[in-house]
Amino acid sequence: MSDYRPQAIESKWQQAWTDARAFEVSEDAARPKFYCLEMFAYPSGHAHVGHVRNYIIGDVVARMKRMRGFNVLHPFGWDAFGLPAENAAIKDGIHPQTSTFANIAHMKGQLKRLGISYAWEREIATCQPEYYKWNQWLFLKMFERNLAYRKRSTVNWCPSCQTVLANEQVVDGACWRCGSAVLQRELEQWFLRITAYAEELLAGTERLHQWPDKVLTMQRNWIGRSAGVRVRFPLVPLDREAVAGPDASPAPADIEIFTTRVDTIYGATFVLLSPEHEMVEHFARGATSPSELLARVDRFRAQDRTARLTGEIEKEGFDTGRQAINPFTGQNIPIWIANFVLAEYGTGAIMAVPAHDQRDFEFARKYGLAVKVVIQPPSGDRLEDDTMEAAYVGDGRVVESAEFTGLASTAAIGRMSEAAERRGIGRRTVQYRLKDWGISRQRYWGTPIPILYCDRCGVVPVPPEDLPVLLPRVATFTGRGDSPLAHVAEFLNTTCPRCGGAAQRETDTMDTFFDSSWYFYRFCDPRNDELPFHPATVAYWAPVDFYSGGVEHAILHLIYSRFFTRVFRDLGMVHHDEPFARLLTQGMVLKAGAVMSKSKGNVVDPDDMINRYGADALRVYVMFVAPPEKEVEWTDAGLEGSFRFLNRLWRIVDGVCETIGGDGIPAPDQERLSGAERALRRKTHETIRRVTLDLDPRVHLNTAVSALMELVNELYVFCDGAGCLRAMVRTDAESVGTLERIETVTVLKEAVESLVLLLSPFAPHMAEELWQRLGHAGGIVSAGWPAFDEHVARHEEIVVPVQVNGRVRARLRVPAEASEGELRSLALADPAVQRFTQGRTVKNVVVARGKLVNVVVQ
RNA sequence: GCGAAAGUGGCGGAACUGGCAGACGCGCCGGACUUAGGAUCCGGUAGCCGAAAGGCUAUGGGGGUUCAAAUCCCCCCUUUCGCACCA
Repeated sequence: MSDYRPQAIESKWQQAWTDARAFEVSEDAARPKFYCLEMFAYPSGHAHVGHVRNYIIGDVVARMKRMRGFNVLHPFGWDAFGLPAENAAIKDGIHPQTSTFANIAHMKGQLKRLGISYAWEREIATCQPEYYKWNQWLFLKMFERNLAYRKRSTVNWCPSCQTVLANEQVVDGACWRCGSAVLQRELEQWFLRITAYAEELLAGTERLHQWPDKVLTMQRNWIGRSAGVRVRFPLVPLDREAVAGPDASPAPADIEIFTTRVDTIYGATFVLLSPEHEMVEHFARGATSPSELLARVDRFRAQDRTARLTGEIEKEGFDTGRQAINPFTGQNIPIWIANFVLAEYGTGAIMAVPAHDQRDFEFARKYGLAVKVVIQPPSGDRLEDDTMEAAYVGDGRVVESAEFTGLASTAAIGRMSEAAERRGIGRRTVQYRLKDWGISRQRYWGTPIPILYCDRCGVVPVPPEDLPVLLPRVATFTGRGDSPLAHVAEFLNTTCPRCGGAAQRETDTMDTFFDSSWYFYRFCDPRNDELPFHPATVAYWAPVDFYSGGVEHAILHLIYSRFFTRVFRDLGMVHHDEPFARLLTQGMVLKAGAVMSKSKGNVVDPDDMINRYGADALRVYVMFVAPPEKEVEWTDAGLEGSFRFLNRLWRIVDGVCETIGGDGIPAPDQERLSGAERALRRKTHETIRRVTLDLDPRVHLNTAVSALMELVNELYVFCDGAGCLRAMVRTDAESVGTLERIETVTVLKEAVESLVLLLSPFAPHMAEELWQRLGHAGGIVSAGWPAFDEHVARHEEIVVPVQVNGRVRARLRVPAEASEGELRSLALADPAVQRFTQGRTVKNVVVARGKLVNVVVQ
C-alpha cells in the first residue's frame, strides 16, 4: 500500500515509452491502420490548456485504437514559419530561426510531460529545408500545370511601414502597427488556381458524412456557387468616337454583366459599373470633363476597402453620361458608376433592376432613376412602379416582358437564358465567391518561391535539381522595405538556368497555409529525400481517419488541404479525394469568460497543473468537464475533483493488488456467484460496454469518464460489503485476508483489471503503473481492450415504473424478461396504482416492455 | 439582415430511436473515524406544500401532436457562432 505520487509515476513511464520508442509504427498490411491526427502547432512558445485539450482528445482516441489492435499512426510537428516569429525579430532582434527552435523545444517538453503518445521519430518542422523543399517542388508542379500563375492584384499597403498587410491587419482602414491610413496598391502576386476545383470541392462536401454540418455549411458558403447568365449590353456610341484619332484604342462595343435573375432583365433600367471597371478609363477619355469624372471615381476607389466589402458604406454613384442598350427591351438606359459594385465579383458590372433588387431600388429612389415592375407576386397585391416602397425579390409571374410575359419567373430564367444564348448576346455561367489563392507574402520567415526572373527568358522556374532554394540567414529585421529577401544580394542575384545570363530571384515567400496544406502526407513518410512522400506509403496510411482541431480552421486550412489533396491526386500520388475522413472541432477553454491569451493574462499553463496534480489528473479533468466539441470554462476545483477521483481509484486498486494479483485466479464462474458478486460483475461488463461505445464510434469522452467513476463507486460498495474496505483504506494489512470466497476474488480481479485498462487512454501513466502492480509484465497495449459479455451486462431483475395518466405511481420489481401480459396485470394489481384507478374506468394500458407501464383512466 | 446551433438544479453537465428528468462531478449540508481534518469513508442535496406518508410544480416562454415530449411540429424570446451589398 502506497500513496499515489503522480510525478514519480509519470516520469517513470514517459521515460519507458521514450526508451522503447513505444509509439513508432511502420506499415503492416496484416493489421488495420488508423491515422489519428491533431492539427499541428504554431510554436508560439508555450502551450496553454486550451491548446492541450486538443492533443489529449486525439491521444485518448489513439491509445484506445492501439489497444483495440489497430496499427496507429499518431504523429506531431510544427507549423514553424510565420509572422509572429518575424515580428518578434523586428522587436527584440532575435532571429526567427533561434526563437522558433527554442519554442519548439519548450512545447515539445510540455507535450511529453502530458504523456501524449506521439511517434516523435516522425516530428517535422515546416521551416526546415527538408520540409520546405517539397513546398517548392509542389509549387513547380503546379506551375507546370498552370495551377500556379502570376497576376497583378490589389493589396493593402502601409506607406509608413513600407509593407503589405494582410486583411486582418487592417483595422478600420488603418495599419494595426502604426495607425497610418492603408492604401490600395497593385502588386504582382503568385496565385494558386483553387477555383479550378471549386465545383469538385463543393460537391465533395456532400460526401463528408463524418464532418460537422457547421463546417460543411461554412465551406459551401465560402465557395459561394451561383448559377446565372452573362449578358452583353451594347454601348450607345458617342458621335465623337467615330472621328477618334489614330492613337485612340478601339472603342469597346459593349458591357458584360452577370446576373442570377435574368428573368428580371426587362426591368433593368440602368447599368452600374464598379469604380475599378476597365470601361471607366475609356469613358473618361470621351467625357466632356475627364478630370472631374476621374476625380469622383478616385474618391470611390479610396474609400476603405473593408468597408466597401462589408457594405458598411453609404451607397453612392453618379451618371457617366453614357448609355447602353438593354438587349431585351432595345431601350437606351443610362450607365452609372456606383461605389457598392464589387470589381472582383462577376464582371464588375451589373444590370440594375430596382423593382426586384433592394440595393438597386434604394439607389434608383435616391437618384430618381426609373423603376419598372416585371414580376408580380403570387399573393395578388399588385406592385406599382411609382408606389412600391421596397423591391420585391421573390418569385412570381412575369409581366411586361414581350414573349415571356405570363411565365412563372422560375421558368422564365431558363427560357430567357436560352434566348440570350440563341441570339449570341449572352451565355450561362457559374460564378463562385471563392477566389484564387494569393500566396505571395512580402516577408522573410517563409518558404522562398522557386522562381527566377531573367531579362532575356522572363519568368523561369528553378530546376527541380536545384531545390531547395534555401532561405538565407538575414541578419537584420527592420520591419521596413518590402520583401526582406530583396535586400540580400547573394540571394537575389543569380544566373538564369536557361541562358546563363544574369537573373534575379523571386523575393516573396509563400503563405504559411501552403505548408499546412499537405503536412499530413509528409508524416506518413517524413524522411523521404526523393519525393514529398512515397505514394505507396501514403496509400497505406491515408486518409486521416480522425482529425481534430479548432473551428477557426473550418474554412482556410481545411479547404486548402482538400484542394492540395486533389492536386496530388491529379499528379498520381494519392488515390483518394478527401484527406480527412472524420473531423472533430474541439471547443475552446475559457478562463474568466474569455479565450486564454497571453495579452489578457488569463492563460493556464499545463505545467503548473502537472506540478500540482499530475498529467493524468489534468487529462481526466479536461476530458470529463464537457463534450469535446463544447467550449468550457476552466475551474481549478474541477481539476481537484479529478485528482480526488484518481486517488480514490488508486487506493482501491492498490489496496487489492496483492489479493488479486497472483497467478492462478480463475475467471468468474457466473453460476456460483452471490448476489453482490453478480451485481459487481454486471457493473463491470456494463462499464466496459459504455466506455467502449462512448469512445468509438461516438467520441463522448466525458460520459466515458463518468462511467469509470461509477464503477469505482461500485467497487467501494462491494468491498465494504465484502468486509475488506476498512482494512485496505486503513493500511491494516492483516484484515486484507478476509476475502475468503474465491468467487469474490475472481469478480474483483475482473472488475479491477477492466477498470485499469479502460482508464488507460485517459490516465495512461497511472494505468501502466497499476497494471504492473497487478502483476502483469507486458504493458497495457499488449493486454488489449477488454471485451464485454452482453449477457453478463444484462440485469436479471429490473424496476419498471408504472404511470397512471402519465404520472409515476408505483414501481414493479420484475424479471427482465417479464411479458407484456405479466406487466399489465402486475401493474393493475399494485395497491399504489389502485389508489388512482379506484372508481374510474381503465381506458387503456400501454406497456413498453422492459421500460414502463402507463395506465390510462377515465 | 441571412443562415446554423444551442437554452436542463447553485455550477459543469447526463438522458440510446419519444418511455422514471437531473447519471457523473463540483459546491453545499450532515454523520463516522480522529488530539485535529482542509485527508479519508458513509449519507443527503431541483423547487414548493407537508411532522411524515405523500402530493404538486419543473428542461427559456406560449401553443400543438401523443397513452407518454428535454426529445417531434408551429410561434415567440435569449445566447453563441458563421456569412454579410456576391448582383
